[in-house]
Amino acid sequence: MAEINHLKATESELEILQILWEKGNCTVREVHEILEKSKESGYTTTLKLMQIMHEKGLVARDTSAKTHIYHALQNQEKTQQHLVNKMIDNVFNGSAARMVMQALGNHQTSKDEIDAIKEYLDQLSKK
Amino acid sequence: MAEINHLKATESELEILQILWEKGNCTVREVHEILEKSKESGYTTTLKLMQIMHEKGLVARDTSAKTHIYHALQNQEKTQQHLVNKMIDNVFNGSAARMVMQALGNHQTSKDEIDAIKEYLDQLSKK
DNA sequence: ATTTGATTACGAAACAATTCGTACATCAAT
DNA sequence: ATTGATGTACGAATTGTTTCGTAATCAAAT
Repeated sequence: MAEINHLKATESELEILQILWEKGNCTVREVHEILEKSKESGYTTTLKLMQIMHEKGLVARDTSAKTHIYHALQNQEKTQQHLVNKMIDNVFNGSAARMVMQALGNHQTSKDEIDAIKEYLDQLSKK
Repeated sequence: MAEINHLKATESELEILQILWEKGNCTVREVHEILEKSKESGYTTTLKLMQIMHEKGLVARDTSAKTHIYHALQNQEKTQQHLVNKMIDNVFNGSAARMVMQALGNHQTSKDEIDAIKEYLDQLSKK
């Protein structure tokens, strides 16, 4: 499970956060329909998860209409940063470089992506 | 939790795998003493975890002496690969480049490391 | 007004992970 | 051989996560 600030998101909750980050505002049904593409599960399961996320303070919701509208309260980039740092520490003994190489090695990476990273590295080393 | 081949390691189990990868062979006590540095827990807890890992086939052990000696059965690099790929998919919408930049941006990275990565990228693009 | 369909709320079951108490085994020192 | 220190085995309690059935609510269509 992923810690976000002092909050913790489980794997399932992260999946939902993904969707909320991308879409901005969503009903439970919208989230559920996206989730269903990749995994089987009941509507009330998604609903319950989102309710729990609300209790935990991971999401906010507008309940003024019958159908509630949810959005993420956690910043996507900070969360990503947190998770990546944790992985670097936990799984790569603190070496970002090792992780990067591992990531680029197997994960099919296009030439464009590689070029983008190179450029990014150039900018980094200038500082 | 992390899938390794068809096996799954929980967070706690991963912590132990880390130690076994680094040390090679360990007694429960050795593992426990290292774990204790970063978190509070009882000896029998560590023991139980390692016994479960044995049942799952994550570790092997030599029981010929009174004090059993454990070692990891899963390959460290494959496990790292698997976890990184999962994170790219789950948290960075499949973009390795985005994750790499995020990782290098905040995580203090030395000039040497950056150079090493550049060189690595050059080799990659040649293929 | 009644029915139908979509929604939220709630609780509990099912499952998984973590933690530790206690019993028993082994060995070395007395 | 008794004691003490150190070890494993095992079971069970606790905690956390996921799943879903069922009831209640609401709004639109009949």
